[in-house]
Amino acid sequence: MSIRDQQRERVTERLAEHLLATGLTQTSLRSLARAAAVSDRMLLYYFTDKTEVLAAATARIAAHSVAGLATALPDGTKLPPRELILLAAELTSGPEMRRFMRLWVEMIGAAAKGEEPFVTISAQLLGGFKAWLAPRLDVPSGTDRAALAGAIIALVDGLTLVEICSTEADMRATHEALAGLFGKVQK
Amino acid sequence: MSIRDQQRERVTERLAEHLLATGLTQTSLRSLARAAAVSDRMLLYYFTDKTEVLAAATARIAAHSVAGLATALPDGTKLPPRELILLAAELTSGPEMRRFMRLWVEMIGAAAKGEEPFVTISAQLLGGFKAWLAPRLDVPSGTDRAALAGAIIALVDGLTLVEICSTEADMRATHEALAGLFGKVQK
DNA sequence: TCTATTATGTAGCAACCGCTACAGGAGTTC
DNA sequence: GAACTCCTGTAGCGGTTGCTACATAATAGA
Repeated sequence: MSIRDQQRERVTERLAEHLLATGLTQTSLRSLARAAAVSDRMLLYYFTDKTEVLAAATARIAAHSVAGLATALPDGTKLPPRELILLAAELTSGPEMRRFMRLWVEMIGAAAKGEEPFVTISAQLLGGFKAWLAPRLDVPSGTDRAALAGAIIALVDGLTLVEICSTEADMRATHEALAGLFGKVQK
Repeated sequence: MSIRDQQRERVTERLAEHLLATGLTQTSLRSLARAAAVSDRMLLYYFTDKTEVLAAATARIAAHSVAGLATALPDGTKLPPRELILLAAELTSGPEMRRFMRLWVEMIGAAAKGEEPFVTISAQLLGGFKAWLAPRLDVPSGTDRAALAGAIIALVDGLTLVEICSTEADMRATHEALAGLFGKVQK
């Protein structure tokens, strides 16, 4: 592996951590270079342009997070939608996934403006999560699992959106309300 | 009313329409000035700085949209949460509110980065919608209406997020899945 | 009519942006 | 040792950003 490829790898890893920690606030080439402990000149030697830099870093983050999900709920397990919703809500509001969810919301915000690579990455992420969620849904055969997964992801992502505009106490109450909405067993 | 105040009003109205139409893509002072059909120099004569320009325009949008909501579901009407969810989902995915929802998501994305005025405006918007939604919830007394309203808004906003990353066909299916999740009468 | 305030255009500053030309060092191959 | 490729620092270009200094025009009040 050439030095260039090694550096690409190092930089990608560092930037992934940087973005998770700080979000999309400091995404100028010079800031990214500083975060990766290289010069901006070299950043554009390792990657072709800024878009590719961000694409590499966010792809890395995506890979890490779906890997994390796999351990949280292993293959083969199935849960009814209501339980899965509550589990996902709890999971994504935890300290480690929270950073990711927030970043994802920022990425979708950028995607809404048509900014690459976020349009592509956001769509891929949604697809990945849908693919992870769908087979874990315990629903009657014939149900559109992908669509249901989409709805659940909407809810969970929406919680992150609301969290950004809320106090911590409000969010606790919101989670409880959610539990009230979905937790009750049908009588 | 001074000329300055008149122009402030005109510019605010035009920029509100501009932002609804194009999102937060073109928010440089020069672009905004062009959209408002004034010079950038005058934009900073009517307003103190860029933040105040955007604050005025987004506040105007917020005022319009809560007014629109009031007509959609007048005061005094009450619906059970499940029906309200489906109604809200339908309402916000309609052609006229969709522009607003998308813009709101972009604003929350900016708020996530700590950008003013979006932090403030997003929080105010969420508060406004909660205040609109809470009294329309037909729930047992003692329920935390505000929290439940927050959860519902999370779902509805989440749908907009997912929509940004999805095809139109996928979104139709997602809405149907949502109806399946909430529409069934408990047996 | 003189003066003071308000309104508007011209021009440009300093900072930042993504990106690149150029030169030189380091190592490898013949 | 010469030629060559890979790597890296310096320096800067052309563009955009938010914002401002300055001069002038218009209007109002005395």
